[in-house]
Amino acid sequence: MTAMTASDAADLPAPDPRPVVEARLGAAGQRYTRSRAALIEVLAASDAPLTVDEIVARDDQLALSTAYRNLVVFESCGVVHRIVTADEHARYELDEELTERHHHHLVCSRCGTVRDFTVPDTLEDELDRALVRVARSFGFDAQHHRLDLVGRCSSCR
Amino acid sequence: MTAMTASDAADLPAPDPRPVVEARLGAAGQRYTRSRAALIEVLAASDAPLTVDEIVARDDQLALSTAYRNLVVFESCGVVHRIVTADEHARYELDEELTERHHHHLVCSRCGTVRDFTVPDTLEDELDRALVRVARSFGFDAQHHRLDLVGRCSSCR
DNA sequence: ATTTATGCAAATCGTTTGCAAACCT
DNA sequence: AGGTTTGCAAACGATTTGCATAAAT
Repeated sequence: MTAMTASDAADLPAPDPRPVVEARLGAAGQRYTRSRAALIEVLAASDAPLTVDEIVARDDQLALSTAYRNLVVFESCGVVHRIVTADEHARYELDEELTERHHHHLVCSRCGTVRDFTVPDTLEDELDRALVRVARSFGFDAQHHRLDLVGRCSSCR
Repeated sequence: MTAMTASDAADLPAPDPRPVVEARLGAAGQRYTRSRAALIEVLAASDAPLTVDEIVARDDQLALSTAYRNLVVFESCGVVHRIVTADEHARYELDEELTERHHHHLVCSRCGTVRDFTVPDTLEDELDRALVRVARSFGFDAQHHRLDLVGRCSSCR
């Protein structure tokens, strides 16, 4: 068994996020505007979670405040997720249902960049079962899990 | 096999963190002052990572800026670890070598509180092996892993 | 005695927000 | 038209830092 990289998974046909995003926005009484489409496009094109700065740098039509505001909207619709790693900048990525790949994060403790990775399904299943038990024993209503590997990325070692 | 709670583990004799802290500070050319001892004491007495506000609330001799500054010192000596979960406040906990229990975090997505939990050693071992492989395949120099279970705590469900 | 740590208050910086103009339906 | 979203600039809040004093060696 070998670890599959996120880029391996990316070779599969990537689903078009648009319809789902539109539906979720609509359900929350929100419109699918040009800025929002642009934001989703930037996130969909990335194979790693991005900071707000990185997002606006990739599309200079996007105002900083608009990006922040729409990321909040997206988060409350479950379209994107905000992740906080080691450095001060929050990062954003599309919901896994939109990308169709459950993954985890390789976090560089020096430069703060994040890369996606996956583990074998068998391990993922075992993990899930163990976490269900843990949640039950704490009276905790589990929503999802996070598995991060923290260390030095290949550029920072 | 059952999940062991952090409080079960706490029933074992808790090691005195003092000598190790002193050694690590010394190695970094830092003194073991009264404020620093107080800070360690607060962290050692807690069974969950604390925010800076929580820390100074538990010992009103501690100035906010001193707490922040010493947490930075401690982090660079590997005495404490800073964790960022869902809310804006960073949380701090003693290094696992000082507490002698490898654990993970139950993170409440509503109130932000964190509780410790452990998983069975067999699962932990399997996880480690998988992560070593992942790291190798990415040319990543792994330092440690994080496993969080995110959801609603029993007070917030 | 010298060097390092502390505490207050001011500065910093990522993020949030008020408000008038632009946009969507 | 009528409510929503946008963009600028100002506000916010957690964290950091300058500097004079206190503590540690």
